[in-house]
This record gives sequence, C-alpha cells and structure tokens, in this order.
Amino acid sequence: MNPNAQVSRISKGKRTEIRRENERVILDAAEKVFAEAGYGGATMQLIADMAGLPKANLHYYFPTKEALYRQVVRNIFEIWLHAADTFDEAPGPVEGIGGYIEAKMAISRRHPFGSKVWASEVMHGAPVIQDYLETTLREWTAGRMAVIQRWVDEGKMAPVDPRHLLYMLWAMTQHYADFGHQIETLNGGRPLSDAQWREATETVKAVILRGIGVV
Amino acid sequence: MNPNAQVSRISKGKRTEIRRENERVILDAAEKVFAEAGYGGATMQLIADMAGLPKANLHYYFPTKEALYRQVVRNIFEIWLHAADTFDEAPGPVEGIGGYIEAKMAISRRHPFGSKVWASEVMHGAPVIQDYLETTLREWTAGRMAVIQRWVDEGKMAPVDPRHLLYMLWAMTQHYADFGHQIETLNGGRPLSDAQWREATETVKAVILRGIGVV
DNA sequence: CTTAGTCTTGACCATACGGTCAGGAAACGA
DNA sequence: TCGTTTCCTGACCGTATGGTCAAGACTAAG
Repeated sequence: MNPNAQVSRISKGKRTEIRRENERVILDAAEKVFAEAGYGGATMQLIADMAGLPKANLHYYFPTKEALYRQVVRNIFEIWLHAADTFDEAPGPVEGIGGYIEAKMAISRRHPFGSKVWASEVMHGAPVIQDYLETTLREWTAGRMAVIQRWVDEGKMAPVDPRHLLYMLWAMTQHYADFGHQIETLNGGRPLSDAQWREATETVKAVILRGIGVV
Repeated sequence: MNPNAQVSRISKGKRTEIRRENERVILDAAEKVFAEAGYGGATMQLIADMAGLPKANLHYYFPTKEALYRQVVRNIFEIWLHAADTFDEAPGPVEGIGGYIEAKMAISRRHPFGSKVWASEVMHGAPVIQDYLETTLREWTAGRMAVIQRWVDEGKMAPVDPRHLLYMLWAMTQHYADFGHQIETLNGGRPLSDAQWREATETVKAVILRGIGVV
C-alpha cells in the first residue's frame, strides 16, 4: 500500500478537517462538563482540559460560553426529535409506543450527558431553547397526540389522555439517563449491565402497554 | 385585649425566634435560587436579595454556600422519605401504589423547587448526599421492593420487577415538578389548573394500576 | 444600670472566571 | 517561492464571587 495515499475519509482539505474535528472534540467535552457541573458550574478551563486544547482555542471556535452551550443543546434536541420516527410509521400502539420506548431507552443509554443537559436547561426555565419549546416541540407534541388519539378512537387502545401519556413516556425513559447516578448507586455502585438495561426496557414496555390496554 | 400580651405563638425568647425565622427565610430563598440557577449558577448575593437580608447575614447563619446547600438538600430528602407512609399501611397495591402516586404528585406540585434541587444534585453525581443514597435511600428502597414483591407473591398484582416499578413511579411523579416549565409551555404558557393536576394524577394512576394488573 | 452574649452589616480581600489580543505557526493557492 | 488566510496559544484584563472582619445595635439576665 502506498503510504502517501490519501486517507480514505473524504476530506475537503486539511483546514476543514481540522475545524470539523476540533469542533467535535470541543462539543463532546462541553456536553460532558455541562452535564456534570451545570451551566453555571462549568468553566471554559474545565472544558478545555477535557478537550485537550488551550482555553483560548475554544474561544476561537465558539465566541462565548453561551454560544458553545447553545450548540450543545441544539444537537441534543435534534437527536430527541428523530427518535420518534417509529411513531409515525407504526400501524398501532404496540409497535408505535413500544418502539418509541425502546428508542428512547437506547438514547438514554447512549447519550446520558445530552439528556442531563437538556434536563438542566428545562429545569432552569429553558433560557436558551424557549423558542424551540414554543414552536418545534409544541408542533411535534401535537402531531403525536393526534396519532395516539386516533388509535384511541379506532379502539386500538384504552382511552388514555395522550398528553399525559407522552409525559409519562418522556419521564420514564429519560429518568434512566438523568438519574443514572442514583440508579447506579442503588445497583451496588455498578452501571446497569446489558441484561439489566433490557430488563428495564421490558418492564417499562410491559407496564405501559398493559396500562394502555393493549397486549 | 392586652396589647402587651405575649404573642400567641410559643416563643422561647425573641432570640431563638429571630434565629428560627431568619433561617427559614434564608432556606426558602436558597431553595428557590438553587433550583432556578443550579448550585454553580446560584450566588449568595442572589439568595440574600431574595431573602431580603444583607449577604453577610447569610454567612452568619450558614458559614459557607455549601453548608447552606447541604441543609436545603437534607430538608428535601426528609419530605421525600415521609411521602411513602401510605406504602406500609396499605392492604394491597391499589391503595399502596395508588396512594403513593397521589402523595408524590402532591409533593411535586407543592415543592417544585425542592424537587429540582434534588434532581440537580443527583444529576451532578450527588456530591453532597452520596452517603444518604448509599444508606438511607438504599434501605428505604429495599423495604418497598419487599412490599411490592410480597404483593406479587400473594397474587395481588402482576409479576412486575419491583425495582423498575419504583423507578417508574419516581420518574413520572417528579417529572411534573422537574419539567414543569416544559409542561407549562406546552400548556399554552399557563401553569396546570387544579383540574389539570387531577387529570394528570388520575392518568398516571390509571395507566400504572392497569399496567400492574390491578383494577 | 451594667455586662455579656447575640445579631447586623458595610467595607474589604483574594481568587477564579469569561473573554481579549498580539504575534507566531501552519496550510493554502498561485 | 511568496503572499494570504486560517489556526494556535501564552499572557493579560476587568469583573464578580465566596468569604472575612470589625464595629455597632439589640436583647437578656443580674
């Protein structure tokens, strides 16, 4: 193999590659630090250390702490939204809601920091993403509520208030990320194993699906 | 009436009364500020302003910010624990779990700030109350799990994993406090009315009780 | 009234934080 | 090769924060 061969990844020049990579490293570090210390408790120095970059370099890519934070929150919001594709294509509540629970539990496991940042943001009154709550999230919620209501009207599930059912789904699935430390402590200080995650997901699915009158 | 009569409230001297009252005012203000800004984002000056006292006076009653925070978290933990008295005296899951849901929903409505402080503390790795998690909470959890398991063994409810059922209960009820801002935004910017709180509580109860095979 | 103990508070201090900047290094295009 | 743009970073700055302190005001007991 030719050692001078171009790297396999498509790179539009080293400049853009460096920028992309550094922004990614910074965002990853920021997500973790914001999650663990909160917005007020997080410092640019901490994020810089975790990213392995000098602090001034962070300000080169993100002008202010708030701008960096905004980007972190936006990224999480995107993941959140795309998690519910299962909802739309499902023929009924068993596949739709069951699949949604599985998807959100998977996200809680894979992106616990993001979930915590989101929770913090909302708990503090959503100073950064209030507009998103009032537009995108509101529309998204209305759409899923309509789907659930249609299932109810078609007799496919018990007549459960769609809004509060959605809140219950959010609460339970995100709990495993946001309160992961508590769950871990109650698990003898060890993170949940693969089997325990499956058990958690199955329990939530079983109780909810039975609770809305399917299965 | 004698204008010089002793005030009705039992007061062991004005000194103790002043101390008690000031500590209460400070703790109330601190709970709110810690909930809204997080530990790192909260400042002693903010708490002082909200309490209507000079900052130096706060340090007279609570030596450090961390000591004040500790006391706030401890107070919430106490409320948390006593919420489950319904659990022990109940003859079965309908009264036990149904009553627990009602009690925790009531707490979420009455103490939203406390719930948020607790959530923040746990999300940040429980730096202050880790010992409580490992002792008191662990024992408490084991006790309730035993009760639920007994109900399962007696055939009073479906065979649901007690641990994850408890997590589900915590998640759903606390969600209404911790994510109250999001719920309020999705409610047209208005807080939930009495009727809406009742509706939320009833929906949660209905889904869970049906979900564990009672009713 | 006197004295001792408790409460109050403005002024102050050391530190840590977010953010700036100038100047050098590296990549790029011609 | 050379000029231009992008990237990098140590040193620096103004501000805000947690915490201290000393001096005074108030309460209580003898």
